[in-house]
Amino acid sequence: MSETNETLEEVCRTLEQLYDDEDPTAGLEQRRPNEDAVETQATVFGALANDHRIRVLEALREGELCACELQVVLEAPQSTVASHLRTLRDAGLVKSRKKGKWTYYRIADTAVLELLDLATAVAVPEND
Amino acid sequence: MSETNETLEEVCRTLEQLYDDEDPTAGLEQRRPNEDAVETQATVFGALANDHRIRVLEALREGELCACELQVVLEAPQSTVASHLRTLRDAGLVKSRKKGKWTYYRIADTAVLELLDLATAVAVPEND
DNA sequence: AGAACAAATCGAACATACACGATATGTCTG
DNA sequence: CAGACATATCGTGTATGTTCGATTTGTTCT
Repeated sequence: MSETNETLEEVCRTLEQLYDDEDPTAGLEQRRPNEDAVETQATVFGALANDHRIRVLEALREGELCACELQVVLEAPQSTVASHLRTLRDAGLVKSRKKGKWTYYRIADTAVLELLDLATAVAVPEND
Repeated sequence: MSETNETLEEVCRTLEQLYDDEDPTAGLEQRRPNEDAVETQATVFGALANDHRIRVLEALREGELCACELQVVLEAPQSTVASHLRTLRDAGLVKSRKKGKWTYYRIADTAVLELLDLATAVAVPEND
């Protein structure tokens, strides 16, 4: 039940021996992704990688809220909330709409909600 | 075409006036998400929020690779690659398999690939 | 056993991210 | 227009993340 893995090991070794003085990247350079895509992904995931910002997005699931309401949801100072909202907006995760004194925020794309749902589905191992 | 938004504004104002000495959280506490879910999401997104780690995952799309191959893909020192792989494994994004001298890494769950795809779909606004 | 290699861990320098008070900008209301 | 309020921005102390040389651990081969 383990013989199927032998071939892979051989491939790994073979590659190293074949390209001794040549470019050692072998066939691996084809595994390198598009630069712009990586940048977008890193921006998006970076914006999602924060407790407060996740809470904001979850709160916006059921519809838009103004900044002052999000302040209540987060139980955090105004300036803290404002800076998180800016991060989310810069990453394209939320859109804002100004209405008089208030600024209303809403989820920019359903993809954002799908991202949130998928992340909860991942099984994070507990490290003792 | 803009009158539907008036009601929301009124609600916001009404809530503040109603609960003057009471708990000001109004109906907003229902918008607060589950604590454990947020922690999982933050862990997952935190692990995804890095160029090198995204490249690793993209490289693993087509099948498992050993650490030394990933080192070639990333064009980074061994210790750097190793620490990123540890981060990915701790977050549950990849699984590892030891075979003799080598450690092979693979995507832990198809949800990880879906996360990567969804992130590229988000339209990040360019800030001038 | 000892040389050669893969990989994990450690540690310290360096870089980013975050929190949040203070302050500035913009808007409604009397 | 003054005063109250909603937000955005700025500045700075602090926390967290990243890099990577050096070292350690583990495995294979001779």
